[in-house]
Amino acid sequence: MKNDTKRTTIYDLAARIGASPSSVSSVLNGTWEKRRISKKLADRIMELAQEEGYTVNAQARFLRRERSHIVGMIVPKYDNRYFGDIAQKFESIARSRGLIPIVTCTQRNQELEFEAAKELISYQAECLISTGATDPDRITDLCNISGVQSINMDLPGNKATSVISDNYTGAYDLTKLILDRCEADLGLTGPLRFVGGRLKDHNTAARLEGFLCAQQERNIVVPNDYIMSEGYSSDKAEHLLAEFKPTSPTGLFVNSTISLEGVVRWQSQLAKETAHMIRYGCFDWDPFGSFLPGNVGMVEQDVSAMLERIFDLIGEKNKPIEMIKIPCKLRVF
Amino acid sequence: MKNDTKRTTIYDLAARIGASPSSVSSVLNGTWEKRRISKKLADRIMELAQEEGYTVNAQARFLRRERSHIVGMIVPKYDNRYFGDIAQKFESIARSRGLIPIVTCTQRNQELEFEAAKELISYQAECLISTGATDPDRITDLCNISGVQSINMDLPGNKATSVISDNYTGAYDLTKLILDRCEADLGLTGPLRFVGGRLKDHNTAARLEGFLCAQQERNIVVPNDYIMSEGYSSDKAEHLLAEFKPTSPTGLFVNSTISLEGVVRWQSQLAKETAHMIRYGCFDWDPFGSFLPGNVGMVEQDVSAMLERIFDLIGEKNKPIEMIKIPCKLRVF
DNA sequence: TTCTTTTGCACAATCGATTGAGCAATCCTG
DNA sequence: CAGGATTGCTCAATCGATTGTGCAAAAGAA
Repeated sequence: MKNDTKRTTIYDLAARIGASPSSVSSVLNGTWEKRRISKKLADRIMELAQEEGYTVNAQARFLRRERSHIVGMIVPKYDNRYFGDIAQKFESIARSRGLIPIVTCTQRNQELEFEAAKELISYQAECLISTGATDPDRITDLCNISGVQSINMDLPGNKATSVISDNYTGAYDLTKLILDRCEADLGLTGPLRFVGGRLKDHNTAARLEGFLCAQQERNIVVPNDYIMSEGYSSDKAEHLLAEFKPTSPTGLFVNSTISLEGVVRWQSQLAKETAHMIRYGCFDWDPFGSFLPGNVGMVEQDVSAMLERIFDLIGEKNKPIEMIKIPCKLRVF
Repeated sequence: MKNDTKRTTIYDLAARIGASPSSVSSVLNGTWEKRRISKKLADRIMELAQEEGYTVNAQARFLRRERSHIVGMIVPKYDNRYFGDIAQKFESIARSRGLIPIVTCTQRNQELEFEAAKELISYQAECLISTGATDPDRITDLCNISGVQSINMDLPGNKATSVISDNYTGAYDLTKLILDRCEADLGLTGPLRFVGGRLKDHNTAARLEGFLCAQQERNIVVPNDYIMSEGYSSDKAEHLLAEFKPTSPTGLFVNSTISLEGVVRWQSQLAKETAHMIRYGCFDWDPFGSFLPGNVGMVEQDVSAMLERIFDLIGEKNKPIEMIKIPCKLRVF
């Protein structure tokens, strides 16, 4: 209907109404009463804006305004329940608090992660949440130099406050559950195998510790080759397991739903009798998890609680760097 | 390190170097050779910018530039594999084409959907992809009035080109698969039940058509109460099924992974003998789907192919409105 | 009526980057 | 060495909205 090339501006509206751009602006952004614009003029402007399909130019608005109210988040992926939930709830909570969320995923690519962080800073984000970042401290450095608040989620960093799951306790509880079920169902008293993740990464290390501790308490010694952590990908887990041919009851601690995909693929290749002798639990929850044969329980990370803590931190500058651990929920099948 | 309150601008850099803001600008945006800035000055500026952690103010840049290169997308949710994949691949393809993706999820909330579209337009997005939108035409109207290109994905609209799955054929193929497997495994020749979705929505209607057609070809008559479509939620599916107590072999066509969650919950409540007499297939793919007992196959929508088509359309204005159907892949378990 | 308030609006600077135009200084050519 | 070409940079307008300031006109007070 309008000129296709240019969008309607407050100047266009002002000219058509015979008012000044400042009046139009204040009417459209809701400050007209404070600026003592008459209701009559305000109504005329609103009506015309509606007619013309006016939308504010966010670039111009944010340029002029002191605050952007933008909160940025980077996540590695959207394609599993955990990160999907994080992104979705982040947007929802941000909006409910009057903030503008911008989320971008970085494909577990370190360079992209950094570029995405730069991009969010260039949007004038007031706070940047790095979720599952491979190098959170580098991003924090970038934020600091620009005066942008930085918070880590899921994977902790050293240079900014981090809100993460209590991986140790979650893993400890899950391990005990798997042990109990292995004993009840299969007469197996351990040790369990640990599948997936990276030992260098904080979460895997903490989970491994809980895993080992729960077994130590029962005087179970875990051989070194029972720790099969060479990455998160499902293929990696599948191939590592492929070399291990189970002949007796087996218990597995699976470190993520991604690795779990590899585990169930491996399991489905086994002979039926063998497959029946397998019990496992998984750190991370998926709605179909409870229907997978052999799965005795999953650890659900409390995404809502983590995000609430994070949003309470937003705007709180000059606080000491902390590592905040949020308890997980054990889902028993 | 810098003044915490204000970010470094090209004016700051210019003052420190003793050059003009325009020189600094052209060096930082890569047009310095065209503008005949000496390499010496360019190097000094680059170095200082690095030191100061300069990041361009995207608001100022986009305000001045004629094009934003932003492509916006709205999706209902991130919490299932299909939409997660869409968002993730959308971002990836956009970046590979030199565009800036901004995705936001609208929680299947019609008002939020509209507000989010407005927001993306206000960011000066050049194109807006509405995925699974409840009211795509309303968004297209909004886009048209602002001269923004509009494309629908997944769910079609009437006022803009839509790229969707070939739901009919996908459902037809899946139905035949379920029928074959019901006959082979259970001696059941049909009819099948249709679970989940909304009859008013285009995709459900097309899938139902394929579902019915495949059975008609085998002279199977589907009673009306076999069509259990009263929404996508898993609870809905579970409750609808709860009223039906299977006593003989049963075959189900499940209309989405969301509904599938309800189906498996229902199935798991049944007596073992009864549960074993159930076979189903699902429209939409999930990595754990093939391990669910009774699941004979899933339809995977070809997200990459859909997005490639969409990106080929971006920038192509004045094309006639089309409905482009992309074949699905049948995954047989 | 006159003076003070209040009402209703407009002016103009500003945010930070981009970009067409222009101007010295230097280089080249014959 | 004059005249033109090239090099290397600066100036200033501009994008669209926001906001402190100011000024008539209308309303109220005395």
